Amino acid sequence: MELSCKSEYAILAMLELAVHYQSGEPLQIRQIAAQQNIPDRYLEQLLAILRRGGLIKSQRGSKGGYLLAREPWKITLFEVLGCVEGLDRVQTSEEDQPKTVDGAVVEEIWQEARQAANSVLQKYTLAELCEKRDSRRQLDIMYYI
Amino acid sequence: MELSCKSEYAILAMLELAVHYQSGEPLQIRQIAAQQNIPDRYLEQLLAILRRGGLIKSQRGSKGGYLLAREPWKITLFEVLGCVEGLDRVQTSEEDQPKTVDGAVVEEIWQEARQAANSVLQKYTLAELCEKRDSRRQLDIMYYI
DNA sequence: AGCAAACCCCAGTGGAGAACCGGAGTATAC
DNA sequence: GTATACTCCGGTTCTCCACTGGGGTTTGCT
Repeated sequence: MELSCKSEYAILAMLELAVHYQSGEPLQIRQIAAQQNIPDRYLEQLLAILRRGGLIKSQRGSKGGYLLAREPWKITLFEVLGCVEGLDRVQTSEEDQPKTVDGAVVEEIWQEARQAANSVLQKYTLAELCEKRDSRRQLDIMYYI
Repeated sequence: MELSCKSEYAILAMLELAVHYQSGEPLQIRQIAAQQNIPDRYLEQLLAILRRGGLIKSQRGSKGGYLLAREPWKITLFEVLGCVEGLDRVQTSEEDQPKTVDGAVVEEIWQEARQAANSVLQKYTLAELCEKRDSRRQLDIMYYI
């Protein structure tokens, strides 16, 4: 139940892209990595995953970089996590489930719990993350004074 | 977000103990392992963890085995998972959180999601698991006929 | 054309934890 | 006092995470 480093990086990177979304200019790996303190070679792989997942677009060559594929208020945290954390539930036809009755019951409850968490993640978009970030920054400044 | 083998084993073992709770007799590792198809040497370790967590009691020597430490309706799945999955969140006074503002915001939302999942797990007790299991068994029999 | 700046792909490494197995010790009932 | 259980400790194999590195390819600029 712990937030993996990978997922946190992905969300932070998406947040950074969301902030610069209005500019229309692509953001480079280096810039995101520097801003969020993420090892750049690792971030590169995460961005590749996010791109294959259709959440961001890339522009190659000089002056290239990454852009959100959609508006920030149309991308939920659930999508980001689902993309980066193996959403590799490729349903290879009928997978085995010779599970016992007990196993099935446990699985059922587990799914209910997971669903509860997912619905929280589904209600937060990148845009809302930005807002939350900004208002928090204001708070920090207040405390500082 | 996947249910680990370890956790599933722990829940199944606790379920088995809950079923035999009324008898007052201790259940042995072998019996639980055979019933739920769990490697017994591994189950042994899990039961040790659950014992140290105060969820079950053990009786050594011949005719020994394991017993629930409390009534089945007073043990939630949340407790079981929290015990077996590192609930080693020993809050060593003020832990470092030199996190960035962005990291804190992400962490905040993640906690909200985790809390949602936990409250689901908190509302299910072992007794309810037993009931769910039983009614499911009835269903399976109906389908079979 | 040529070069540098960016992304792209693939491969490998070190450490940690999961899921086991095995052996020696210890308490208890009969 | 012996068989039957739990208890403690260690080791093994395997996988995954976080990260690093070495190439390649596309693009903009001059």
